[in-house]
Amino acid sequence: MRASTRVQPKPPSRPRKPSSRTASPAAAPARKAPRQIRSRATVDAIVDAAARVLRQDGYDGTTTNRVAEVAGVSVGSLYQYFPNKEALVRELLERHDRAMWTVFTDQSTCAIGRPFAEAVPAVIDALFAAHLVDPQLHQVLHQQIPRVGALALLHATSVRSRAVVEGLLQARTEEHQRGDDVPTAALVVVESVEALIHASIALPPAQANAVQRHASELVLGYLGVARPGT
Amino acid sequence: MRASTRVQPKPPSRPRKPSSRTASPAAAPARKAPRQIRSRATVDAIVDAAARVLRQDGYDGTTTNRVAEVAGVSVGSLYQYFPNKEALVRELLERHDRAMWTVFTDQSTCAIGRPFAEAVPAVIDALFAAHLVDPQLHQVLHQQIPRVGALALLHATSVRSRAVVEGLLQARTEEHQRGDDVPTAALVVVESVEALIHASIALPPAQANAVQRHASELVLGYLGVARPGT
DNA sequence: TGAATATGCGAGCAAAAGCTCGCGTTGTCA
DNA sequence: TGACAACGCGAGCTTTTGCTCGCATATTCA
Repeated sequence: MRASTRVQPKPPSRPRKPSSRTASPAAAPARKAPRQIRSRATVDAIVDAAARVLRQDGYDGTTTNRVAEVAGVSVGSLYQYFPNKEALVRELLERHDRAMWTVFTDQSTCAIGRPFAEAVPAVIDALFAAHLVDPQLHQVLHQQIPRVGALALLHATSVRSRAVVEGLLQARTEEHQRGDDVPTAALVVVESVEALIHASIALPPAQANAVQRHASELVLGYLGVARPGT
Repeated sequence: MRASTRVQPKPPSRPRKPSSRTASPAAAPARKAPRQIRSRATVDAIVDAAARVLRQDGYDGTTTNRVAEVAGVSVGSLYQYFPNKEALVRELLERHDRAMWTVFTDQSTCAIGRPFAEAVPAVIDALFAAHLVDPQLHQVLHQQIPRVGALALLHATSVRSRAVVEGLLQARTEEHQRGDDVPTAALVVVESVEALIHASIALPPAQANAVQRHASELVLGYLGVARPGT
């Protein structure tokens, strides 16, 4: 299993990084898809390794060479399936987003029919739960969205959960006091709750729980809904 | 004003970037301070240029060479006053933080003696106003805190304003309903308000204003304080 | 006015990181 | 079982970028 050595002296030149100044919205040139089982395993190994390295070393500390090394494959193999680093991260982003969304919908849908004062905390708790899917990776990914040009993606979780909240508020206008401006209300709710979630990730579990409880009360107070215990 | 040319062939070696994996908490080796007026102007030009470039091109798009170019000086001059890129950004961070803090205290202190239902919105509005000092730069800086090792700095605005809020809540426990856990309450308030501020930066002015109004109501509802107009 | 000091210059080095390419290896299919 | 394709390899090229260093120019001061 040895490979050859030399490379011809001077292949013209290459564009390399778009340099973020000219952030290309065009993005992924795509690469070939795995056909045999062997290669599918390789791709998985690469993606898993990317997640590990990203979690541990952050975006900048993550190099394609390192990812390949951790995955136990060579860089060449990596570039056979991902046109560039960005595409690799984007793939990870999509997987992560799917996982979070699954958790969120699983936990929130069943609660939406219940009384408002219960439904709201349930949705909020679902959002918290969704963020418990690999919080470290989420952190890194969340910080790096603008650089991956995938604004529209991790945003996807926010955008979609905002849509859910907006739908909920719109459907039951008589049960709260924000009927005059539902879109803004949804934005306020999701945005502030997500902030609390991100803050609580770095907190000791005890206080994180406190913050989660307060998140519900924050929103209920804002919506003018009488709290269950009051 | 020409300069020389060659450099000796091989000065041993240099460590270069700490690579973010080994993020050094030690940080800035410091450099010499400007003594003549001429050099003070140079330093200002450099910092101003850094702000401009950072605003326009983001952290990654910002290179020391480009900053020097925009400042109208040479890289050599830049490195005479800043040991590295990080130190330059840190300086900018400190300036920005000072400016924001000034605005915040100016607007909030005068309102703290007023009735609670007025004081709270005043403090929140002050926080909004503070973020109007160069929002674009704030955005970039805010995203890059972890990489500049200056967590403790831009965080400073958050930490200090949280202290203000905590003081306010602690001093007037009878006027709100979060006396049982003031630290968490302060965290919840500052964190969610800041999230709304950051969200509103990207919004059209009309909706940004709506969000700002809602921010006050969010907090007042959470604290269980009767709103002025209700 | 001349030495000493401060300031400024900018070509270019060295390290890091993304990525390619020619070839060896494994799997598939007739 | 042989041929063809999919897969895997990894040395090393190329670009980028932070940063240095020897020297020129400006300022200060006795």
